[in-house]
This record gives sequence, structure tokens and C-alpha cells, in this order.
Amino acid sequence: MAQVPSKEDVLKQYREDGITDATRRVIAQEGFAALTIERVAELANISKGTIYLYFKNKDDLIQATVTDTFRQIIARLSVAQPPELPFPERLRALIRLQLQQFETNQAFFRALMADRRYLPQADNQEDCTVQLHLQLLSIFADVIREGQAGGFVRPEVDPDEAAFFLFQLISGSSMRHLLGFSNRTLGESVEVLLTYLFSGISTRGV
Amino acid sequence: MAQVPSKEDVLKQYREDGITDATRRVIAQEGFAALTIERVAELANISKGTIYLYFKNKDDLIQATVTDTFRQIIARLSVAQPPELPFPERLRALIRLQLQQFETNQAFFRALMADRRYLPQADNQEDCTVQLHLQLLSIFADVIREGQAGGFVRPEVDPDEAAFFLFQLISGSSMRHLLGFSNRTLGESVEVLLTYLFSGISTRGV
DNA sequence: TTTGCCGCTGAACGTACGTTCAGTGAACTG
DNA sequence: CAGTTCACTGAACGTACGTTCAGCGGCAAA
Repeated sequence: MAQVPSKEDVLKQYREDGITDATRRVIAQEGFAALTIERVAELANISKGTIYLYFKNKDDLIQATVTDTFRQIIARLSVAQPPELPFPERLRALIRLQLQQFETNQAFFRALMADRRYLPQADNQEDCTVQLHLQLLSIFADVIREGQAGGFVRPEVDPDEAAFFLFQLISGSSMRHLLGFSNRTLGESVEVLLTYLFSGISTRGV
Repeated sequence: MAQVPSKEDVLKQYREDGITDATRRVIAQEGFAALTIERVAELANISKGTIYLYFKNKDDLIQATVTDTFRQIIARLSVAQPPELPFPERLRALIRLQLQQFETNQAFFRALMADRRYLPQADNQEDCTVQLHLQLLSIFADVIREGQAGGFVRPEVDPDEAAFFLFQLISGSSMRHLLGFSNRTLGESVEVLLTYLFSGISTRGV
């Protein structure tokens, strides 16, 4: 009988989403240091006590918010770019989208890195963040495969390796931003990344 | 008369170093969340009150520790690799050293990213972390120039661009570790990075 | 209308931690 | 040896925040 979600379950999920959403907003707008139960309750328009009806404690709330945020990012990137776009534009759009995810969730990634506690084990395949990573890599690899089919990418290039390489470049670019090393705009970063990538895989040579 | 550091100045500096060092150890061993004045005092073998004789408050202490740690990293990397090594080994050693810096200061970088407050402005050339970045890039660029002189690197490659590219790859690799996305060992990461880099710049082609 | 249920509230509690400051003793001075 | 200085101490203070729980109000069943 518990096969289909009951009305109560839906309501519970709705509440939980409201709370994790408020948590995300506090982190994004005021930073991880300012994340207090009181502030979350304010933004969610509920009282402090209510939060403890849905989450065991603050750590549990943070964990849930991390998982939830990663799910959102996965969802956003899984919505494939319009396939009618030619290869270079699709790749450009994809890189831009991924950089945007890092940028708009900047405070979130900061918080995530701040404490080992909230991080996944890389060997735990079940973990949501590890899944995100694998899923992202496969999205990138697919686009590169298309590039090969269209003659844009050299056939001897391994799409999985190239995707890995590209994601490493994107992560590096984001990390430099997070560390305050770079003041490039997002648009500039996309073009730089494309240049690097093409110098390695394009049929046009360096 | 204040030209040469007085005995008092030296003692003061010694004390400050002891405190920032203890701070670094707390962050590295117990994480940023566990960083309390009490714990720092314990590790430094002084009392809580003493810390306030040398630092205005906790934020001031953290700032000082960040600056100090970056100075140490700069110093470690400025000690050039033995120039008698052939180009590929020098490059390999340099990449390994940089990855090591990110790895051994892992908790520190986490903490640094956790809060915007402790981060530099990318446009502030005076800032210690920005200097680190520029200095690192020039070290990498110099080695690549050597590679060109020795015929290992194609002459049309811009050493500064290539250094930038390489550092981006290294940052990306480190970020994937920080996010728990990767369980590669340091040695493996070095080899992967070298492959990527050479596919772009080597005279040997892809 | 009465009764019971239950999600929600927010005052209250306990604790942890940053910060202060009156006091201590060692070192120096005359 | 008495007086003065001064770096240092750690108990004490105030506050901020996570967590709890006795009570409230609205809804539904009887």
C-alpha cells in the first residue's frame, strides 16, 4: 500500500524541500559561517522547532541540502542541449552550462569543501556526488562522440578520456575562481577552455 | 633606529610564528570547524589570553595564518628543481611538487575556500595569494621555455599560455580530490597531466 | 459541539566559544 | 633589597546558537 506516495508523504517532501531550499539560500547569500538554524527558519517562514521535526540535527540538514543540490545540478545538465545545434556550439553551450553551475553554486561548493564531513567517499558508487561526476562525464563524452561522427574530432581520440580532460580543465578554471586567482568572466573562460580542448582533439590541428 | 630588527621584534615574530603554526596544525589535523582559540593555545603551549596580545581577534589570526602559509608554499616552490635534470623529468618533478602542495595543505585550502572573507581580491596585485599564483605561473613558464630550448617543446607554443594551461589542469586535478570525485594517487595524477600537456605542446605529436 | 490528534511554535535551556581583565611572578633597575 | 615593568595567565563574562518540550490551535471524527 506504500507503493504510491500518500498525501502525507507528499506534504512531508514539500516541507523538507522548503527547508533545504532555505538552507541553500542562506549559504549562497550569507556564506556557510552565517548558516544558523534560526536564519534557515526565518527564510523558510517556519519556526526553529519545526526544522527538528524534519531533520535530526543541523548536520543532517546540511547533508540533505548537499544531496538535494547535487540532484538539481544533475537534472539541469541532463536536460541535453538542443541536438540541432552544430557540434562546436553544443560543446560551447555545455561548457558554459557547467561553468555556470560552479559559479551560481559557488558558495555551496565552498561550503562543501570546507569540511570533509559533508564530502562523499570517492569509492562509494552510491554517493550522489560521485554519481553526479560520472553522469557529467558521460554527458561530455556523448557530445564528443557526436563531434567524431560529424568529423569535427579526430577519430583516434578516446571520448571518455577527452571528457575527463575537459572536466578537469573546467574544474581547474572554477577552482581558480574560488581561490580568487582569476578575474576572467565566464564567457572568456569558455573560449579559453575551447581553445585548449581543440588544440588536443580537433581535426584542424593546433 | 628601527632599521634593523630589535631583539623584541625578533621575539615577537617568533611568538607569532608559533601561534600561526599551531593554527595551521589545528586546521590540518582537526578541520576548520574545530579551530578554536583554546585549541590553538593548547597546541602552542600558551594560554588563551596570550593569543590576544599578538592578534586582534580570531579573524586576524586566520588572516595571518593564510598569508603565512602562502609564503611557505611560495618558498617551497621557488627552490628550483635541480637544473641538471632533463626536461621531462624536471617538468614531472614540478607538477608533482605542486600537486603535493595542494595535497599536504588540503585542509588549509578547504578552509580558505570556505569563506570569501579570507580570500584575496584577484585585482589586488599586492595580495599574497595573487602573488603566489603569478610566481607559480612564471616558474612553470620558465621550465617550458627550457623545454623549447632543448627541442622538447614546439617553438610556436607560448610558454606563458602553456603554463597557464598546465596550472589549470593541476588545479582541476586538486579540486576533484577536494570534492571527493577522484581516488587517483598523486603519482597517477602526475602521469595523466603529463600526457595531456604533451599532447598539446610536444614535438612528438599526439 | 465535544474530543482527540497532531503539526507547529517559540520561550527556555545548556553549552561552547570569543574576548576581557585583574592578578602573578620573573626580570630588570637603581 | 625594594620598586617597577611587563609578558603572561586563566577564571569569568557575555553571547550566540543548537536543541528541547510544554503548550497551542486547527482540523476531523464522533
